[in-house]
Amino acid sequence: MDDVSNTKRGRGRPRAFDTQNVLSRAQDAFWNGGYAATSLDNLVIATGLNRPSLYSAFGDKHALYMAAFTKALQDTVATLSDLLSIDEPLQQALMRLFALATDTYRTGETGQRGCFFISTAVVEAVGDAEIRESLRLALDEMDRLFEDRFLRAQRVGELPTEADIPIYAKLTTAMLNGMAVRARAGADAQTLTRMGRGLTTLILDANARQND
Amino acid sequence: MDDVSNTKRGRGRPRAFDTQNVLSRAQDAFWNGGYAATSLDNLVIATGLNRPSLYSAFGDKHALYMAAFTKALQDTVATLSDLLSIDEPLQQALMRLFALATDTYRTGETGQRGCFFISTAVVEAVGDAEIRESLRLALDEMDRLFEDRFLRAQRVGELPTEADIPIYAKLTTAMLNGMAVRARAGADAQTLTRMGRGLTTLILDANARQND
DNA sequence: CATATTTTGTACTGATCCGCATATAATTAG
DNA sequence: CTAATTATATGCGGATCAGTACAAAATATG
Repeated sequence: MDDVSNTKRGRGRPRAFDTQNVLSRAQDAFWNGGYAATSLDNLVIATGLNRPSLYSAFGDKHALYMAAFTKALQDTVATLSDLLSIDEPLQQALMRLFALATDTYRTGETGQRGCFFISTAVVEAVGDAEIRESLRLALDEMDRLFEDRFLRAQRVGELPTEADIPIYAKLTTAMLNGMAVRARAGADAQTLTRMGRGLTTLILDANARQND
Repeated sequence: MDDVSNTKRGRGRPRAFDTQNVLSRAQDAFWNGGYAATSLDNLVIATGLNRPSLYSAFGDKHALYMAAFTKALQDTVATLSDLLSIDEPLQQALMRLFALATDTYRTGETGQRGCFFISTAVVEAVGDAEIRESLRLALDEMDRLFEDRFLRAQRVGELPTEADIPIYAKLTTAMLNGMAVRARAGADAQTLTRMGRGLTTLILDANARQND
């Protein structure tokens, strides 16, 4: 929007950084260490900006985190939307989803860092109403994406009409959360993959009974 | 073990506190705010002990947390063992389990605090190898308890011989983790209960096909 | 070229952090 | 009753925390 690469240049000295890039770096920093344990010195090093630049561009530490959170949610929704829009059987879609999650959750410079929301927002959610609401919103957003996908599968006949789609969506989100927790605890790729396949198989098998 | 109520009194001034009780208070403090954001001043207030007493009894902040973690795991294993040892159908056992989780995760003075391990250990797991290993151990321990229960169900004929018990156990643990995340985000009891019932139904329905 | 405006860089502030030094209190051993 | 031992209480100290003041740098305007 208002980064250096964009045309609309103001009056004074031009910014020497790209806003989205800085937010990505800040996101990485929070993702590794969590919100509370990530100091402004850490953020200064991670982003390459100095403190006053960070403050003038984003506000205080909390505001910077919220900006990183918002970007993380946007990126997640975009990625999942693309992934779920592929025209393929439900089973393949779910397997693809969980495979991507496995890769994402196991990535990280300092170690397997899991999911940004689980690794940073969950702890703060009790003492910070804004983070709590944002976390709730992010989870609901994921539910919604999965609901849409399951509804599509239902329309195609891959799921029966009596299938409880809203619950399936929440189970899918919960499984991702569980996989993120496991990844952060050091689980290997095979374990995560098997978990995803486990839920996938369960959903498909449970609905494969009545084929009249 | 070595608390004031116990007989074996040493030489000097007797302790004015109960070790297990202090650990419970410390556990509550960490549970609410997480490890990093819970200061020693918080812990002093929460436990009622002053700093030197805390340090001489448990060591530094990290050691105190690890002691609280260990106690939390012991308590969890004890509770789950009791709950899963009840002689009842698998469906009832799972529903009882998830009902207990719903209640536990929604309890808390300052708000719905979820699961101790998810709320405190997950964030620290990347930067702290000891916490990471303990978290892995705790998750594995829960898996083991659920595996035992599913194996018992299999022996009784509630699950077929080809059922993938180890995965069912991990899915159960993951669902508890997902519920804990949701609870911390402010989810109501109905949502959590439905999630638990969702997985329970899925496991039972997926295995109810081949009744020859 | 001079001035206004915005960003950057350095350094600082008061608060809070964790851990400990020191002194007092309470108990046992002799 | 005296000495040894352990726990409690107060308060300190260096490090780190989040946030900001102030000056230098870089651009646009006139």
